[in-house]
Amino acid sequence: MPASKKLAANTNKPRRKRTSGQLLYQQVDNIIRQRLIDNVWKPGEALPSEMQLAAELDVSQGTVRKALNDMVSENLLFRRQGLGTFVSEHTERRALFLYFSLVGNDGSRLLPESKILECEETDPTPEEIEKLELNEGEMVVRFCRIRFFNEIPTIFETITLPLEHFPGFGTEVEPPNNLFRFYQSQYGVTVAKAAEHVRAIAANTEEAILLGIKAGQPLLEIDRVAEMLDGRPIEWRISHCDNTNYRYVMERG
Amino acid sequence: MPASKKLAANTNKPRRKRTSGQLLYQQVDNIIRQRLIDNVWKPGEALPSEMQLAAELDVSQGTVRKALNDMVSENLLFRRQGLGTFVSEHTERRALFLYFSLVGNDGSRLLPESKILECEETDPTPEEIEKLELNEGEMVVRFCRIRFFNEIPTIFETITLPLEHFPGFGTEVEPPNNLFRFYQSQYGVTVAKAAEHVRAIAANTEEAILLGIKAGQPLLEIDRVAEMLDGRPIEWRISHCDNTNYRYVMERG
DNA sequence: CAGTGGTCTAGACCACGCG
DNA sequence: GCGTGGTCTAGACCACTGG
Repeated sequence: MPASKKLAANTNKPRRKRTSGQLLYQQVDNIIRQRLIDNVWKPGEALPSEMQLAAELDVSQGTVRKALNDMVSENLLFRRQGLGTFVSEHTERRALFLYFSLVGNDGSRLLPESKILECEETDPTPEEIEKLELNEGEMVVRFCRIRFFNEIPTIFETITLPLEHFPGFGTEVEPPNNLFRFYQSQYGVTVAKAAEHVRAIAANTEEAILLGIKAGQPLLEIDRVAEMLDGRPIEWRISHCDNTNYRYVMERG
Repeated sequence: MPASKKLAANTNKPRRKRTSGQLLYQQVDNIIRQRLIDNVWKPGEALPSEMQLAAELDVSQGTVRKALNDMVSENLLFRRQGLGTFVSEHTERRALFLYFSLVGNDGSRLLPESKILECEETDPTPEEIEKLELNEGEMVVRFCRIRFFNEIPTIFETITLPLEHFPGFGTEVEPPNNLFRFYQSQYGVTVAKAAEHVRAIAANTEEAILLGIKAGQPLLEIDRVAEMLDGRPIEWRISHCDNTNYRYVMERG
């Protein structure tokens, strides 16, 4: 047989085909995404190589590559040339650059220390039901804490979690400063996305005392709902920040 | 010659090669980016097809594709299957979703109307020199305006532009509501990126009068420097927003 | 050194938009 | 029907990492 015009048909391997409008790399993406949700590979661990995945899923390396690269740009995975592809972890760096927007007026980035004030398991308020998309009868864990930059109280925040995903939270173990890493390592819950709503408000008397400022002083309110890998809400947090020495930053475009 | 083991060497076309660590698709990216800066293709116009660019630049279609896709994800270009690749414009949509963060408490997105109060050509303050990276002796255009949602004054903002890029600004033509589109169509200046710094402040008496609120009421301050395609700052804007009915939104992750 | 991801090419086919 | 971008494959080579 002369080597000419090899059409795509009639190869020995019957490759996986597109089904009903689903693109191949999207199918691969979905399969790998589901494995992340199922904790098939734990955060920090390496995935199989592109070639192995391609062989297993009956597609070419290029298709696997596209799916993986898409997930890299979503910060779900990261790659190191010569080493492999890894599942992202909620490290200190990640918390600081991806999920914490306050930066010192001099440009310094620092995660504040935390002190938990109260913590209770309770029935949700209507607002909590809406924000966390809770079902009838589901309970929540609600706690508040103060956060300090260099020993100076700067943020007062209230956090609500669906009890279903966090059994024993706050009673058996003391939650640490970096909560997202704690959710991931202790409860297998990975935060993948968050939507923030920011407003300027006036400090009430309680906040004024806690933060050592005057009542009525402007505070930055950050209202944030965080989502899991599957898109369901997993944490609702309202932070009130004394932004005398800190500001909220973001890049657009 | 039997068709076997065709090595990459010895093709008829002597393709462009990588030079000193610059990847091929980065070279292509830089060339196209420079043409955007030089207005070789105007906003809204179509670029040549991938095949044409590939032929002209002596690379494969795949390499052009990667460069173009990178620029699409930076919002510099957009593509429409079956039609072509186009230069992004500062349309109303773009202004609203890419460069305007205030959203109604009910979720409604709307660009506020504007009314310019003052406008002058003047020497820059030290802060303006720093923010706009001005050279010795460069002058600026500084103006302030009020912005209205449904006739209700909500934002008071001060905007500074380097006069060099905006000759006759505000004296010969009345600047419209959508400034970025105006910069692009009238001055050939495309805003490609912006960095925002957000704080909560208290309204001063002047702002209180202008916005019809009480002095001392918390306002959201958005301090933003916008950059051109080549990365140089082109606009500095400080907006003070009454966020009683509006909030600043962003997605992370 | 072998194995990984990263780049680059070449070519086939698909889906879309328009005449 | 034709030209566009979009998907998918196959394979060569490069650059980095670790043993």
